[in-house]
Amino acid sequence: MPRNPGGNPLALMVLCTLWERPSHPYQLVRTLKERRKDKSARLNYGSLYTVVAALEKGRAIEAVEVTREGNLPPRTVYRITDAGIAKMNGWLSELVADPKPEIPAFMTALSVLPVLPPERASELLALRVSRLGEEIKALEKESRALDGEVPELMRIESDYHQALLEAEVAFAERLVQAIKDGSMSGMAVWRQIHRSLVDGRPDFDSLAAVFAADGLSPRPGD
Amino acid sequence: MPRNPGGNPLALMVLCTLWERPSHPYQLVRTLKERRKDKSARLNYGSLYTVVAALEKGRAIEAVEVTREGNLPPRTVYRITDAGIAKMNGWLSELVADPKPEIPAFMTALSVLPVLPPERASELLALRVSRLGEEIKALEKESRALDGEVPELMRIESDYHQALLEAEVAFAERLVQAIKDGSMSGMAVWRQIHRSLVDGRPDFDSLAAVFAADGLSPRPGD
DNA sequence: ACCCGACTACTCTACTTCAAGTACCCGCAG
DNA sequence: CTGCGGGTACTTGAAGTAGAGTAGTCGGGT
Repeated sequence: MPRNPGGNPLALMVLCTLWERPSHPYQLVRTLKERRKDKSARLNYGSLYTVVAALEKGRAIEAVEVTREGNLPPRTVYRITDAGIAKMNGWLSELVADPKPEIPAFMTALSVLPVLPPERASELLALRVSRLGEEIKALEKESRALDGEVPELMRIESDYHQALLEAEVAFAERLVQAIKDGSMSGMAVWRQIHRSLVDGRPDFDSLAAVFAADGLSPRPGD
Repeated sequence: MPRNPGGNPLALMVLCTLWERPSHPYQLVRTLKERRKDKSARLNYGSLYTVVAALEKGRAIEAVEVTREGNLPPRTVYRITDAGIAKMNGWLSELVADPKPEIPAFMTALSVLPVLPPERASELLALRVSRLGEEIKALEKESRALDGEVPELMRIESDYHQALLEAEVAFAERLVQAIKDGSMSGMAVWRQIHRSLVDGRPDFDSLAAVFAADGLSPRPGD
């Protein structure tokens, strides 16, 4: 169950969509896709039906009616309950007010970046910069296309996305620069590690020597 | 199995840590915690052992020996294989070069922000700004403490984290401003929706009227 | 008249994650 | 010398996630 909060954000989108009007699950998918909200949460059938079932069990939503057309599977229409509205408000408020740390995969990658040789790292980062640039251009284009059609209010999240992408580009560019001009501290160690690889693996003795030379113990305890 | 790539980033950290030297799983935890890398990937025992088992099954790592002290559970020491090194390089390269979209919960929250009344939204966003400020201050403090002790190379990911937080603050501040001074398009609709709530729910007729007034269909098809 | 591909509306299952639990060891305060 | 707080090292199970699979409808071409 998406135990409020910390559960699947899709559940929040479902609550908010049902807040506007009762729907059956598949209709939720269509509504969200029409509004381009399918990129604002991980949306897939498996999760959707799980989430809807969980919300029903938690009395945040309830079945209104079951209709059926021809021999198609029956469609269960749900509506939000008062408890559901309360949950929606509380959950959303917390998500907005409380920035809890999430860990993007790129951050993990950066934390182990020294396993790549410096030249390769800066090369790959430059590639990333150009790809991010494409994404930003695409977002800007879409934004211009929707301008006047859809009020900004309805695409705050895409502004946010753009802001994040721009910050990413700026960071990656700075990092590439710092690697290339050697202004980052630790560059000597980094280069040395990759100069003394045997078999694609770091040589422990060189590693230790290299760290010692910098007055750094690689593994303080042990 | 962390089917490369798209698997659990923890598996990448494991590979990289074993690249330096063979270890048993618990030792990996200690190493990562000593280096403060436990905030750079979701680290917990359940996932760690799953990930190690999967890597072994995929021949990226292999058991070197099983030691035992007293009656404690046996410790299985693993080392990385050549295939593992290849996988590590490929996976890391892809993570660095290819920015694939991840969806932070806050983005989902923004996508449904209009369900909160504007004043409440800006209030909560202001709270977020101050909390983010605290986080940034904490990061800066830690950064200063480590300065000179640990080279920048070893804390790139925390620089990245800081850059992201700063971008978040900037965005949230802009958004608060745009809500307060009404410069965002759609503000009239937003206010109107919350003025005409019955029972905490939007009134469909008012909703439709409000959208029509702006020349917007709330649900294009249907 | 019937086949094809696209859409509708779920369902199933294999996989992943994580908090909590287990079971042992050791040092040391009372 | 006893118990207990903290560390070691893993295991389990309950829940969540995702993507393929299923089974029907509908309209358009030949």
